[in-house]
Amino acid sequence: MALDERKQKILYAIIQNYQETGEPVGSRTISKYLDVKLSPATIRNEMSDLEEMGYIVQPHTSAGRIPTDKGYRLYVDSMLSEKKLPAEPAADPAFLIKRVDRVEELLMQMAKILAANTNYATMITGPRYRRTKLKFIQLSPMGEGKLLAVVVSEGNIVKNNILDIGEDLSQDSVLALNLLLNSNLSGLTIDDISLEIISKMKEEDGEHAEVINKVLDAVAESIRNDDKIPIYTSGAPNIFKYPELTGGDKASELISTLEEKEPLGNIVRSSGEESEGKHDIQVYIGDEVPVDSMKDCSVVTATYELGDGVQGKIGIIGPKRMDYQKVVDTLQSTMSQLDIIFQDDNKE
Amino acid sequence: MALDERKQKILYAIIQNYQETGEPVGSRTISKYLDVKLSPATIRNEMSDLEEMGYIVQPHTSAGRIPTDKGYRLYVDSMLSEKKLPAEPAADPAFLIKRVDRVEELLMQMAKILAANTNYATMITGPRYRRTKLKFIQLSPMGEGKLLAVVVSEGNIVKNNILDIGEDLSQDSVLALNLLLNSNLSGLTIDDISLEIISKMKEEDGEHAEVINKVLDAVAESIRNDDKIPIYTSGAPNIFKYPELTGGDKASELISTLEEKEPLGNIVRSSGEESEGKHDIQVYIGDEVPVDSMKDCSVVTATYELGDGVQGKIGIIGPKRMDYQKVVDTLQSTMSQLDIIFQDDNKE
DNA sequence: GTTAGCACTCATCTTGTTGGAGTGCTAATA
DNA sequence: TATTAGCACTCCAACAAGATGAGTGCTAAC
Repeated sequence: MALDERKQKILYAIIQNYQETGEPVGSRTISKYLDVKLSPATIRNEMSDLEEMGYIVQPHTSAGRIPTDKGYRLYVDSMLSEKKLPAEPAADPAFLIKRVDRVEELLMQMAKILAANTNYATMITGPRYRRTKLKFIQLSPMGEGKLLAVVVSEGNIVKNNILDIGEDLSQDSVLALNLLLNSNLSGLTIDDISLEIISKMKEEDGEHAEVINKVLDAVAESIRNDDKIPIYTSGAPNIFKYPELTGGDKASELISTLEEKEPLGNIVRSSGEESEGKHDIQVYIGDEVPVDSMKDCSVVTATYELGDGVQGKIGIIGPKRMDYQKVVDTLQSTMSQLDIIFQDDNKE
Repeated sequence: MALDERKQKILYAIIQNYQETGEPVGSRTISKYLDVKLSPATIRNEMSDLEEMGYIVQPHTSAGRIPTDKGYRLYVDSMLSEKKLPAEPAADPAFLIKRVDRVEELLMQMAKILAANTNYATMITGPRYRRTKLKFIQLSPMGEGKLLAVVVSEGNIVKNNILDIGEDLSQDSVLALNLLLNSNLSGLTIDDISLEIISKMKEEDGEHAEVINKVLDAVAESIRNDDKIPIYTSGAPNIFKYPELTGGDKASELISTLEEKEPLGNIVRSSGEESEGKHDIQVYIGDEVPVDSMKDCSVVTATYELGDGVQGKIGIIGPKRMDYQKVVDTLQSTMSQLDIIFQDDNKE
């Protein structure tokens, strides 16, 4: 059976209606809703066909119809293929983001704003740095046998490590070590730091081999932490606005997942590798969501980029009947904003 | 009317029973529960008295009784006054905390463990540093007109600030500035840094007055941020285990409060100033909780200390029928653990 | 002072009834 | 041939009317 234009129109009408009300929608409703004049009976026939094709179902006999995952998929795909111009980063009044120093704070704020604007839950990963180069290391004595190692890597990511070295080094030794480390290591990635370089350094300053080891550990930890990317969430309580997500223990499960955050890593990973389009918007519907407790949800993700291949994901989590159009638009405009902010940041 | 020992025993029996079941408890139940043999009828008379005195109420005629805030208050007070020996920091197997560098991560982990152990929600504030002294400042050139300022204050709190100074300073200038700043500022609190010292520094190095200003701003921001103490929460989904907290919109409100975190500041503030006892355990019951959306909850707080007056709060948030005994014990033992960890940290 | 007995209350559960929304089918219509 | 009106049918949701039972307060006996 073919999906002619009329059937498609009816399907979309059902989806949009269900989006608004959350109730199964019947033939009379659609009849009034459509621009073309068709009687409920005709609609019924078409709906019967749509059901047979698997785009809609009845929760029970004599109820209206609701869209299936397949129905949503069709709708979303056709929506995404109408590639609208990328929604110029309008002067959204809600978007007055104060300049914050730390990228992470900016991202968390972003998640909050998105949650407030969309009425769905949001997640956002910290930036993921791969093949990051070391910019420089700065050691400072702290007294009490402690040494502060500040590791700065490409993209101006700063990490602090307090090292316990058991002895207090002289000011001069620290200076010498600083010099030694920086002249040997700066510009290298984690993979570049070979055993050869390490032994060379230890040769040059045999006295502090132990300290060098500890510093290297700190460096490694600072650069190679791309497997535990932090995930932040916001707007979790928004799910209470959608009864289909809160029945039974669902609310509890969902909130737990959002609090634990680890399971959300699946979403990041599943879409992780193939980022091609500008912001690489991806939509997961129902069973497609790679998180067990979210099979009643849909998730829309987008990728942001800080430049130099450093990137992360933003995700919007809502019921399957979420307003995909609005979510995609909002996400796209947000991404543009982010791009501008990060550009400015790099330019300065 | 006097509250004789028998009445008290009955009250406590009601509280404990209600704790376990969450259902109003009747006279027959108590009759079986008590060690002394009393008939339900006798219990009923006593319960009638207890109700008149305001320690218990009936949700409706012909239901059992449940404790009032006043009832809980009596119970908790008597419990706390039986000052048990402070529960030696038992080798709790769940307490294998990995050494983490950053205090905040440790605290968040602690919140998580506490939530898992108690089955209530937990909150924890980051440490609050007052009259903190500056330990040292470390400036490093980052290129592109940027300067990295690492500010280390008492308690080994490290803050990074990236300053935009618009020009690249020479290595020597940076060294000179470092020396100038540290010799003039280290050991001082925010209040100690007078205009006199500032102008003296600018005099000594007139060339970089602008940079000095920016560094001082960064220092000020790093030290004087005691008004926006971060608050972390964990175990929010635990509230779903207590039906009395999840009826109607209550779950949504509570979860929102726990996510927003700001309202929780009230709890910190209300108990903030008078920390006297060892860990200063405080119990807020129902209406006593200074957060609007938590009038159906009880909150138990304790104070931890990192030494030198640097301290923060841990709070357990549960239903009014929470197991106060267990919570207080757990909290006390946790605090002892924390003390040990921080002591070790300082000793090393 | 304590207890047994009893009438009474009231939330909860069960069962039956009804109303209405929505469907599928058939026959009439354009 | 596609559309529509009409009608019987289904089934959920809401309501009402008992039935159940846990628990109480009161009174009278111990």
